[in-house]
Amino acid sequence: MAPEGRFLHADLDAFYASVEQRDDPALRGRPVIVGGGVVLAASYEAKARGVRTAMSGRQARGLCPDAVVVPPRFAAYTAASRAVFEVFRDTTPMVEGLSIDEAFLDVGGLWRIRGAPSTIAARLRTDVRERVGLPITVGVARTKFLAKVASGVAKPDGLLVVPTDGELEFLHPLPVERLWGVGPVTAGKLRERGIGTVGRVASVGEAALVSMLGGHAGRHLFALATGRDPRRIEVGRRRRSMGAQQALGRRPRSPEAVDAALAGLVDRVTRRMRAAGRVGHTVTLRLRFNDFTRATRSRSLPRATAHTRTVLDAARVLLAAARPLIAERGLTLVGVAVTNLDDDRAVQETLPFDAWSGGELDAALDAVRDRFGGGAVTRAVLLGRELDPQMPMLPD
DNA sequence: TCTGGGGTCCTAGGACCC
DNA sequence: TCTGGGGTCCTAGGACCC
Repeated sequence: MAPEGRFLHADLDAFYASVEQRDDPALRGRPVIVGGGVVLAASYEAKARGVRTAMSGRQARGLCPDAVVVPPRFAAYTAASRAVFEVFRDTTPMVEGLSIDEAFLDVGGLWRIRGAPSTIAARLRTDVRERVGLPITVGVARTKFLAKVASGVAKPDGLLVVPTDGELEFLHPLPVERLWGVGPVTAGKLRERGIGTVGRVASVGEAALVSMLGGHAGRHLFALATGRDPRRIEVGRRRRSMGAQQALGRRPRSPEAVDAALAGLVDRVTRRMRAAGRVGHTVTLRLRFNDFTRATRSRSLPRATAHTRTVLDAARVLLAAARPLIAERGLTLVGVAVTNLDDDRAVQETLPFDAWSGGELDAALDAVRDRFGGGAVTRAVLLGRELDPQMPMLPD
């Protein structure tokens, strides 16, 4: 038997469209498009006709006039995702979610209890099918990256094991676009120089890639193309930002209408933050214009917050500063995101109110730094001085 | 391919501090 | 007064992913 790696990449097929087909038998076997103006998801019957995610609805209907177009039901997708992740965690606690419909699992420690990774993967597929009613593809390999590539190749409704003694034979014939992190821009740069396959990426060498793509991207790509990927599973990753955005269409909008949209977005984001018990430190305004150029403007607040008014005020200042740009190019999308997220109350819990009067300030600040990083130390000191002006500034 | 909404990570210059 | 190295944070932009 071929030697196997420990990582599974599990990826639901055409997720939103599959949920629709599951819930309405009349849609099974037919081309299904989720979304109206733009395709959010397409069933494999629709994909076979050339329909792709993010395509305009008009174009999709042109390619596939008999498709059934259904509006998205996000609550149903969230529920289905939860159910699938429950199956993942019943398989192993070592689960790293990547998005609503995919995750890495490390099953390397389960040989004695559950058997080989390929056995576990096959079992996982039937479990998801039986318990949630959805098709899922699983890739099995020695590294996260190879497992992800494997599931991409095996789609839909497939299982593919990359044996550890056949990794480069599997990887090298694939087109460069299969490499995680290679999008249209990078693929264009590589193809310009006659590099069309992963094997060519590997043979051209690290130095050439670095000079083409920059230090980090070049080294990263070379490592992946030669089968090196030391990353482990990260359980319990937390979100780093929360945002909302809204396309406005090409029709010019009055400043009042833009402001109303902004207020609605800020309200949505800060509600979600409060529900999740998170506070954020930096407010980012995202803009997109008629010519599809983009701009972002951001400012950091003295204190992390999830307060609607505070975030809205910051966003308004940013919007006002961007007015000349908007007048010049025409606004087609506005968005707001809050980043640098911390746990609500976390800083206060870690830094007791009387820590500095007891002569334990250094230890308390070290604890804050360990848990939340250097930026949180600054915020903790600012917060502390607000509560007690006697608190010393940062010790050396 | 005339384009939605939600995210992640990296780069790079300047400010500021020791 | 001039000089240096090292580090962090802030801001803006870009590429990419689902």
